[in-house]
Amino acid sequence: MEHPINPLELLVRRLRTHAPLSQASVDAILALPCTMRNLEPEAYLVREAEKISVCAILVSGYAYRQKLTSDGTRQIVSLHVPGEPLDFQHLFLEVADHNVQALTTAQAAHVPHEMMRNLILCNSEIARAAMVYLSIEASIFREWVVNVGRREAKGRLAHLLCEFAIRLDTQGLSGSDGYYLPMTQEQLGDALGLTPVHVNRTIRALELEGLIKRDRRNIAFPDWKALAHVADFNTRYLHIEQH
Amino acid sequence: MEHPINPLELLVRRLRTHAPLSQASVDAILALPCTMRNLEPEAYLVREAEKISVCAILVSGYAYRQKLTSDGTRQIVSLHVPGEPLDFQHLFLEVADHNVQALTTAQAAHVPHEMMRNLILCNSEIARAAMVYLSIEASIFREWVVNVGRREAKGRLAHLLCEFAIRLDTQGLSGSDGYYLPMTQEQLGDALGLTPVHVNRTIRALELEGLIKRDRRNIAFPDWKALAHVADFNTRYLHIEQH
DNA sequence: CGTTTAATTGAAAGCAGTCAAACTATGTGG
DNA sequence: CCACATAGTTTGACTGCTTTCAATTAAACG
Repeated sequence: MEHPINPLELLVRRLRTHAPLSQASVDAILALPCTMRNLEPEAYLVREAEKISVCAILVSGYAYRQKLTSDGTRQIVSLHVPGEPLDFQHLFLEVADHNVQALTTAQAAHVPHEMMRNLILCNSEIARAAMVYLSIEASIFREWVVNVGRREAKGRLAHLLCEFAIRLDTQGLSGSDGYYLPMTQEQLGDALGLTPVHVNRTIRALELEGLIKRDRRNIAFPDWKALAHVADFNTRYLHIEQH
Repeated sequence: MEHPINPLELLVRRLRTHAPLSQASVDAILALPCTMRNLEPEAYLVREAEKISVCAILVSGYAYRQKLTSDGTRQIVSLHVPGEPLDFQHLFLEVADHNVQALTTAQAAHVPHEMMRNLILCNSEIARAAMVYLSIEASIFREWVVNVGRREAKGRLAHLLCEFAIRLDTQGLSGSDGYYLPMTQEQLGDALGLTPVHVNRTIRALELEGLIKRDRRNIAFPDWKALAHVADFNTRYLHIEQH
């Protein structure tokens, strides 16, 4: 039973961190037909303005949501770690309002849109879990509005680093002393509403102050408390203790 | 049957713009117990970190969601017009992650949290409508991240003005040539991630360029197309034609 | 190794913030 | 109806965070 596991196990585990699921509900989820897809970095899972036909769950690797402005700038609006459903946001909408891309090489499990939707609508326990998940994602979007709107560069970057740490931890993916952040400084800039140049300066400022340690893209946190303070970071918006 | 109408009629009307509701579902919604509450400007409907017990629907007046940072700055993360449910965001969460306040004098219909939640979970048609609404709100949050993260002051303000116009229109509240924007420049700043001083300069810049006309807080749009262009405004994210 | 991509650094420019003051609108009490 | 108080808007001068532009250094890749 160890290997290979049904990729939908990951989704079950994720949903169960937020809401109770009976064995019957779990079985119903695991019974969904699903196909695996391998993704190169930057591969699109969803394109704005297109209709949706599948519901992807991130199995390995990282992904992000993104929107482009008319003058060609990009804003990353969320990051995703393995186990997270990527398409709940579009499950009940006709047309995609943003893009979803792989950040690294990644694997996604694809479930037919319609089947996922029907399962949610027919099973109130799963419906509840889906709504909790949708609500938490919305909460994270709100926090990002605050982050980009009201924190200066250093706090903004620190906040993203803190959030990513906790998100990884929630999925049981946290290393003992930090993590590999799979983003270029340009991508960080797009997530923070900053230019890559200023991201660079801000990272080194955090490093100089001893708030983070770096080796390539590996980040460690010698003084988490101080970093969280600079970030004005409070986990409440992640609703971790929901269930 | 004209007056007074059940305040929940407003909610029904709102949900029906996004998803179909049978007469049975409508009746179930209208049968919910609800009490009216009058709100002064700035009155809190929800406070961060508190548990939720009621689900409010905005009947008249305006409201907004807001978060405070540790250094006392405020970020408004969304605006709400009459007819919109204010607490779907917290319906499936234990503890509030943000504050909700009245922007003007307002009236809200309060439905017990539990009853609203149960109705949604027991009626898949209503569940669907709620999920569509949640999804659209999430989409708006994403667009706000883009707005604050990637547009400069003029476009940012223009975008807010455009969104508000369409939101009012969706609720059938649009005047023939503009609307009364019930916000101080300080509140606008909090919604845009700008200082009130810069909001002032930006408003007058838009006015000087003939993109808006002003009389007190009444705003008119002599050249909507040009304004929408400056705002990089596209209605897709509002998912208006959903149903 | 050479090539490409990403990270780093410096100097200059610009958008937005800060501070402070004046002005306008609105409302209240005498 | 006017004096005064309050809240909100407007303006100016100055500062500063972030961007822009350009160039250099370092890392990743075949």
